[in-house]
Amino acid sequence: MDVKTDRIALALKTVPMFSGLKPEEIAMVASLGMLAEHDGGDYLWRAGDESTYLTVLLRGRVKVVKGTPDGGSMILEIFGAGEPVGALVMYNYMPYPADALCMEPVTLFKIHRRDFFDMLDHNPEIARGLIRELTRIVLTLTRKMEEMRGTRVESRIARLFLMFARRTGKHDKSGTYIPGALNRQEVADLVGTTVESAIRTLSRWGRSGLVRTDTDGFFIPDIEALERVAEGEDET
Amino acid sequence: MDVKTDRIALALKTVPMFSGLKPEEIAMVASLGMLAEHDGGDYLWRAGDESTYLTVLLRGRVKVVKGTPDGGSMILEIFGAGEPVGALVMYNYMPYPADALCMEPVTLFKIHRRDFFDMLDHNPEIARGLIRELTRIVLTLTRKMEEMRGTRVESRIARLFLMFARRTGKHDKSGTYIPGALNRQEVADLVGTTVESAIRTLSRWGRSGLVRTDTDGFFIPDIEALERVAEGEDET
DNA sequence: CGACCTGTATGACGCGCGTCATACCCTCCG
DNA sequence: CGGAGGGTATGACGCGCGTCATACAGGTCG
Repeated sequence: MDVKTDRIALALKTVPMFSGLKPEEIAMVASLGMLAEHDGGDYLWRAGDESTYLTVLLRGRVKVVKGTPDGGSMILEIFGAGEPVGALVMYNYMPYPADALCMEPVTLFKIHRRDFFDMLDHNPEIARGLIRELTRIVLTLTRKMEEMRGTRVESRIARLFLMFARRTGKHDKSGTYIPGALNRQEVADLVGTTVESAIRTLSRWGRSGLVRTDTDGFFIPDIEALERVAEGEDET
Repeated sequence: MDVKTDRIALALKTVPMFSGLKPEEIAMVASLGMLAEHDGGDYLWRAGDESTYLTVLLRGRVKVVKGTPDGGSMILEIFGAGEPVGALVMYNYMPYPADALCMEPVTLFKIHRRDFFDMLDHNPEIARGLIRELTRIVLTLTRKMEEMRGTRVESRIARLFLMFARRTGKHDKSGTYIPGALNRQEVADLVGTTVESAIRTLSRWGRSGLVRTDTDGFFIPDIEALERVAEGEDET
């Protein structure tokens, strides 16, 4: 097995979807696909494009963005390392309904869907990995639906940050650090509000110390205080 | 094969998840599980219960309800004939996070998860059916997330009815009929608002003729007018 | 260096909607 | 038959938030 496939195989080991595979199975997957690098600001695909590859992120973040009828946009999801992007659309032979935009430099693994379906047919463990991944997605979306339901902007933003804290947060005695910059428009698009409302909320939180915006992430000194805001209790 | 299993097999043919199976595979599934009948108002399970069965609805509607911190409730989903209920929770060996409540008399098929997983391991076509079902759920939830995002109550209610029209609506020249009664509290819980707001909206729509509430369903004379309301345009 | 663009931030204003109160109708049960 | 409970409906009120306008800072490009 050559060096390139070695590198891909090493990276794929950390991807939950493939984590149940034996080393020789991983090597087989690695030999069928390829790595790709993209810059921040690049589009992986635009809405309407044909979904011919399964794409798994190895490094960096990608946001899936859809336009709204009033000319604004919403962010449907932000994907990180280890996660497939646009997988559902590919399984169903649909064109992509939204754009996929790199938020920073990105490395990804991609395999043609024909090859992927072949593997799926011949390897029940990959089917299991797929089912695990799909159930994880459904549970995440269900929780998000609950959190989005009819609540105030600041509760929704608090829940967004709590979700990031769970997923990628680094915790120590001084608080929780969430790596990864987001501008105010991205926060607004994630929770479905205006940039002005997002700015007012985050500015107020910055002044009170509830959530501090840094250059490449956010810091939460007291995550329980944020939890109270998420539940609709006043910030004190 | 006895008469009971015949009846189950006949019913299972219409379930999308099993639709790709051969008759003898369907018979095998039917022989492993059982039918059950419940009255309206019955709980299939309560939050916290162990999820030991895969449950597929053959007749009637079930709503999955979760309490909110302020003592209210939200309806996460309403399931109908042909749909599995609580399947995701079962796959992940989790206790149910929400209650399942029969909205009317219900007939269902249930199979122990041990038997289900055995079948899954030995039958790739069932794995494919499961993957199709999961992708359908994810796409539905994604669309719902988009629709719920930061909009006015009447737009959200309009989208709810459009979704029902797509799923179960009967269309003819006079308009669209949506079978299945929902009270105002259920409409409010589905879209995340208060019962007063739901009442005001549906009363106004009743007076203007946009959506008429009947004894056991709803009637929409002009579905395009409702689509305009869903997009946030004024009702005219 | 100036113009332009993007992003952060604030102010003022109007309105949709939640909250609380109240009324009425229908069904069920003792 | 009367009381209780659930559901539909309306009124009044306050406020969170979207909209529009404006200001400022920093980076990029000609």
